[in-house]
Amino acid sequence: MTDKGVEAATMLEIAERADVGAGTVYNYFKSKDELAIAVLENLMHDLALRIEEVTDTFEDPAQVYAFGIRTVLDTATSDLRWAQMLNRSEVIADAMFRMMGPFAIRDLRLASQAGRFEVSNAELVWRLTTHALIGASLAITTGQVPASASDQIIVRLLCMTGIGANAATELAGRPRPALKPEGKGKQPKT
Amino acid sequence: MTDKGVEAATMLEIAERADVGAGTVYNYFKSKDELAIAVLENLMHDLALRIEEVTDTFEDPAQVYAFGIRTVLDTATSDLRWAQMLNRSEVIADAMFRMMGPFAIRDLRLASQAGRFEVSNAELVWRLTTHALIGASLAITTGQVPASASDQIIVRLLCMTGIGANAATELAGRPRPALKPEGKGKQPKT
DNA sequence: TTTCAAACTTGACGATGATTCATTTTTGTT
DNA sequence: AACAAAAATGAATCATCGTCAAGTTTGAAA
Repeated sequence: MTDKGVEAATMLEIAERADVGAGTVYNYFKSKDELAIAVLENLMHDLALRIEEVTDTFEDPAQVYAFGIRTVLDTATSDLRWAQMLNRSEVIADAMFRMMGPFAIRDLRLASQAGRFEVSNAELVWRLTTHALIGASLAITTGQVPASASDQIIVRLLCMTGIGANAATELAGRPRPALKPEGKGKQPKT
Repeated sequence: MTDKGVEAATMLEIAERADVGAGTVYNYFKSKDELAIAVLENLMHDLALRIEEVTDTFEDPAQVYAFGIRTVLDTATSDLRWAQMLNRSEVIADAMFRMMGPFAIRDLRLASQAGRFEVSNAELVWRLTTHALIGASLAITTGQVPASASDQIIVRLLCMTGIGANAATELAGRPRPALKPEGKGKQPKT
């Protein structure tokens, strides 16, 4: 699925690659859709942990949030595995809401308490942000929006936290450390 | 499609309802997907015109924009025809971007020039807003978010225009006139 | 080591539904 | 009235998801 897209990957192909019979997949996933969701949850969860690893040392909770959404955008637009899953926005947005929500919502709340953001309903802001984020990623990978607009995208998403355009621009402009390479995470069982 | 959802409506059913043969539909639309897009474009276009009709008399361009996105949200969550099309978010967001974009982007620019908004890239803000709007509508129709959160949703979407949370709350709170009933619009030819 | 039930695997098959296309029908022009 | 172009038709094709009856493996108890 991450190779050729959810639609293009047939269940038979998937089974063959896994070296199992066509029906075996259905012992683990009720449907093709459920499998796609599991794949997405893995991608999301892994990335959330890798972000957490870096932002651990940040002082400003607003910056933690900003780094998080920026990294999601960058990953979704540069990692081919993500790009292949970007159709079916509603499914991927839902997976992002659930898997990265605990972190993002926590950061939104912390930043609000610190007076950096002005968010009364963090869950709602996060939900809107996931959809906008996926939409933006899709627009970039399909060439409708240049990748160079990433900064502006992040600024606008930060605006949703209630800080003004200026504060958002400053926050988005701060230097960002690099993520550590992938590979430490364990596969969750199914 | 607006009755039972895009997936649930088979091409045969559609053809039967239109009183034509199964193949005839393909003389007008290359594929089921293209038909769905045409349906969406109609819904979008009609609503855009109905909104325009009301906002014609508004003084404040910011209020025009606010009324527009509010009406889209309300329509998407209460009109069953819209609700049925809400899956396939990326397609509906794209249709909204294209069909309502000319109006929305114009209003964003006007409001910016008037010093009400702070938007440098209106097209981008509109694109993010369409995705968030569709996502929010979906969340409401699936019960993940209560319809009573509509106000907050609009406030947050207005925040993306760079005005702060307070100004957004004020703008979203203004009384809204009712749309005129449907039915005046002509069907665009295909 | 043997036995055996539970758990797992298998791949042929059924069902569904989008799309195609050779043929027929309609339309409108000379 | 003749005829070519355009439109309609629906049976047939094709692809793929998901099911299921039958076979295989596993591991614990005897």
